[in-house]
Amino acid sequence: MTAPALPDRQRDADRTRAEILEVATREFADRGYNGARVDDIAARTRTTKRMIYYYFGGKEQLYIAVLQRAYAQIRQAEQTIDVDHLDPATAIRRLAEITFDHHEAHPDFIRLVSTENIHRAEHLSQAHDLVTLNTPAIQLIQGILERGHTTGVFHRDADAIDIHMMISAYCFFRVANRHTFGTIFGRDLMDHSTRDHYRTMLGDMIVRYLTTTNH
Amino acid sequence: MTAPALPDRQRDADRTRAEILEVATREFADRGYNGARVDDIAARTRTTKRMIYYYFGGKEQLYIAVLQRAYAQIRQAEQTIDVDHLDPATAIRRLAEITFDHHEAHPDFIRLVSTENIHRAEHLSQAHDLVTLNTPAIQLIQGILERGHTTGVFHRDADAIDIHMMISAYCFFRVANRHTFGTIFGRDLMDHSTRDHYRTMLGDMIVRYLTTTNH
DNA sequence: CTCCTAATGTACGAACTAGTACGTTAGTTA
DNA sequence: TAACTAACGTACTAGTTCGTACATTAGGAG
Repeated sequence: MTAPALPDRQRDADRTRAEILEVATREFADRGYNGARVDDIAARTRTTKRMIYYYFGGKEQLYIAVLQRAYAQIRQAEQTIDVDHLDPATAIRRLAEITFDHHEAHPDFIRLVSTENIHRAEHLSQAHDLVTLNTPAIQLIQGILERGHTTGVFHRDADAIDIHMMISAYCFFRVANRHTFGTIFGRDLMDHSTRDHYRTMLGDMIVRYLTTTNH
Repeated sequence: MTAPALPDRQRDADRTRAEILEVATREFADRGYNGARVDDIAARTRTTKRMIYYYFGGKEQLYIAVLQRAYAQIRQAEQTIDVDHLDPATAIRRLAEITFDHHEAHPDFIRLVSTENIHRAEHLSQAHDLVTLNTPAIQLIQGILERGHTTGVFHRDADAIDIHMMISAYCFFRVANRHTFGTIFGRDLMDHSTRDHYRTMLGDMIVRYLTTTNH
């Protein structure tokens, strides 16, 4: 345990490390991996470029650390979700809405994921501890689907990961592709006035998919 | 009209220009705007870097030309779609499937769009003639929705652009986020064996959304 | 056949950028 | 309080990368 609430020292490894990570997250999210500048990250910190290499080793390792932290934060948020007290249909709608809100609140994370996909997840696959874990989100969906199936509200088996993909795709696209979509169709998907509309639409989409069969 | 079928000349402006565009598309799609190297593009061409500057003016203008061409090709493909002979539900499913197939067949385009969104569509908005046009895809959906509404198969009004977004989000995510999704959940969304599954799932999702109300 | 210009190639420069060698100091510990 | 080390700063380098000045030639016009 580190000494609690020490009056701000001039030298503080934890603070410096954390500050670099914070600034680097913004820079990488903003400009992508290749667009990000180590010098710019350093300049926005109270410390110097030397410290980036001292603590992280290099640009790539810093980026991996940024990814790791970003995913860890998402996981942590997912842990707190509780929808067991709701009936299956309401529960899955609620979960979709939470995902919707989460994407909206963390555009930086979305941008990092987009960037990482351009790089074919070559860095993410090096963030070892993250890869093996199965996320809490899937467990949650799995539980809801099982309840819905036994209750008979959900008409047939659906796979938890597939439903997660369906929800994520919708939420991710709205944030990630906001700019090209807005440019082409003249409609800002993130406009405040349409937020509720798109949130409801997502819930309807998922619930109707699960509670209905064709014809 | 240019002279038809001239035996390959040593100097051919059109051929050189086209070849640069072709190679540049791959490079930009592969590595993003900042990751792409002008020298690498030139090296993979039968001509030299000088010609890139001669014909396009610079890296950024070349990238804009690449975007412009990519979007134009998509538009052209959309023009050929004909689903008027199908009943509304089948038509919208068919349209979704065509979109699905199209995304799968053009991962380079998807990657360009991802890259462009990281750059907040700053280049796309400079590709003037593309922005103003309303895409044929929206017109198609609009028509299907109207038919479905009058027939009574589609239970309520839905907006064409919204439905387009819903379909695109699903198709786009499957291709664009393939790598991070695969790394985290250990499931390759582009695996051949699950292709039909995901294609059907999309169709079901859209049709059920349009033909059902809640409860 | 000659001339002219669009098209092409070569070689180079200026600016940027990741990374490092080397020197310094704060804060802890004995 | 002396000494030691983790933490930090400065100044530089090597390599890359976009862009261009300058030289050359193919091929059509007259």
